[in-house]
Amino acid sequence: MTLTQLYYYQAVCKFNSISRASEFLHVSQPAVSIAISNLESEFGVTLLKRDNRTFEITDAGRTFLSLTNDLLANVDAMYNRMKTLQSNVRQLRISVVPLSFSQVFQSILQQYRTQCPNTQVQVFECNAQEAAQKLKSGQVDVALTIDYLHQLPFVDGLQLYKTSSILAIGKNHHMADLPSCTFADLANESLIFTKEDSHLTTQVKNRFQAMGITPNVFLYTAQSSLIESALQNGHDCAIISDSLAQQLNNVVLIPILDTVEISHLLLWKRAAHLSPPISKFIKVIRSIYPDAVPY
Amino acid sequence: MTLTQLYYYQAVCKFNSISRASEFLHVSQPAVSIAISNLESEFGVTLLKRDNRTFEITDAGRTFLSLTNDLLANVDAMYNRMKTLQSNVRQLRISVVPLSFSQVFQSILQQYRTQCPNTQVQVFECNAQEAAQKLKSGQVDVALTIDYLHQLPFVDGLQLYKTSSILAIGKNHHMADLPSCTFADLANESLIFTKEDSHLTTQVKNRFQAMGITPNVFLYTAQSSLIESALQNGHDCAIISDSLAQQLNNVVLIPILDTVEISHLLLWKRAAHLSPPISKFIKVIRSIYPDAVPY
DNA sequence: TAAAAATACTCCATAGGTATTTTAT
DNA sequence: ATAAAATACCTATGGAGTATTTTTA
Repeated sequence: MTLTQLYYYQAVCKFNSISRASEFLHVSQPAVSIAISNLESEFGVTLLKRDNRTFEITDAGRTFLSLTNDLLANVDAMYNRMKTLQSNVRQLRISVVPLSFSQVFQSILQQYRTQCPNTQVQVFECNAQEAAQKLKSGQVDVALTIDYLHQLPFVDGLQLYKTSSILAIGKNHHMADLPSCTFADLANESLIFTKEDSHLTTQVKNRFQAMGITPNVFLYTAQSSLIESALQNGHDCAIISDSLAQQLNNVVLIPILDTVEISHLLLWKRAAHLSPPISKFIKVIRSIYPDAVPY
Repeated sequence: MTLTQLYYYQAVCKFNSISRASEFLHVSQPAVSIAISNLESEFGVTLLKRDNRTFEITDAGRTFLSLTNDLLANVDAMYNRMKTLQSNVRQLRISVVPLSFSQVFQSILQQYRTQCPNTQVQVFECNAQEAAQKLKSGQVDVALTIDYLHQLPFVDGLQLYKTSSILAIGKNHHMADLPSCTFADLANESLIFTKEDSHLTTQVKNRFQAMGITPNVFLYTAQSSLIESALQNGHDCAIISDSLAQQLNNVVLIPILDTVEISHLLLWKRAAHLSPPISKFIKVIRSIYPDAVPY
């Protein structure tokens, strides 16, 4: 018997469905199915009377459920009790994708520090892959990152908002008067990409490639000021995220119709019980992004 | 947090020693060491104030111990409660090494059946390797087997008794008057081995090999009656276990001074909680072999 | 026919192993 | 010097994945 099996069993009983439970638990349906049958074979009892299509809880199953509920409540209490005993030097290690969160991150940090003055915060600037790595290996506790289309089975998260690619050009650029454009229109332009916001760059390049276009990239940079000054000559144009675009002065922003979208996420390692600094951080983020949805 | 970690922590506190606990738990010292430090890092608490050589339990550790004791008591109660709900068709699958237990196995079985008339017993005749395999894969619940010098980290067991190799010969054999012999004396004899009692055979052959002797083996058999009749001609001699020797009629038994010993064991898969048929079977065996020691 | 659970397999994270190092007695 | 715990590294198992099959509403 493992606690995981009990959590699974509890969920199955709650939802009266293995599939629904597996969704709730963010694991695959067979994982739950197997966990239940392992419990049954360990105890030599049929918990759920099944017929491959649906099931009904048995008397033994009901008894086991009540024992499970008690035990897991006990476990819960244990975690809560231990939280109060944690050493007063708590820490939270945050990974942040460069540029993407720059405008809001300071205020996030400030709010968190106000609410948790005793927690020592450490920030790491990491791209999405590095963030995933560090989350997995426990080097960071939470990650403000972007969705780079990889399966991350070991995390839970919130989708905070999405950004789109947008075209930023100087006021005297020949496209400055257009109401909108498409990637096709940019085939022959001299382009600037945000190097560090690498997933957007990759996505946009994939778009070009799909259209058989080899983009003419003049500059990859991580510095918004460099983009800003480069655009002033009216010759180049930058494909950047709209959130980054907000930070640029003296540029014209033109929507791209066949735009590329990037999800901005808060991720943390999946666990039955989150440490107080982590759950507090999630709470702060939720208050800032009330529309955030589970990832 | 896992239940295993809690069991380990409980043992460490009970013995005030990681090493002692690891012995008690039948796991290696680092396994326990790591389990404790994983608990500590999960809860962000120091449970044991350590200095690489010894440790002292902290206040948080004491609290955690009491929580652990409560939780594990709860787990215990859960197992006990579930035992009462098990389907009334219980089963016990036993693996028995051929020959070795033949004389006592019937009485073991009879005693067990008397005490557990509702348990359906299934017996498999397996050699030591097969028995280990089947225990591991859960194909049998307990194994009456012999120690064949392999590490079996996943089992617990009892050492019931030891048998020695002994020489069995016909009454008119030229060695029939000797008070004892050595393996060296048997270098040129025509030998009979119990094929199925393969570990004894292997051990004895190893002895011969170590002495640079190539034994002259006339017969490998699993049937004691065949050995018995073969010995009557006074030409051959059998190197068998003394327990098997008890079953032979009309033979002379001569001790071998540099004898080979075989431990006879009862093994079961290591688990925090044993099923009722298994623990009952162990109890029966214990009553039959009161001097049995933990394996 | 569709939806739910079971099954078959593949893979990887991790618990546990051995060997070694560190440290305090 | 010794004994205990920590550390490093390796192996193997089992949990969780995907893909597929089975089953019944």
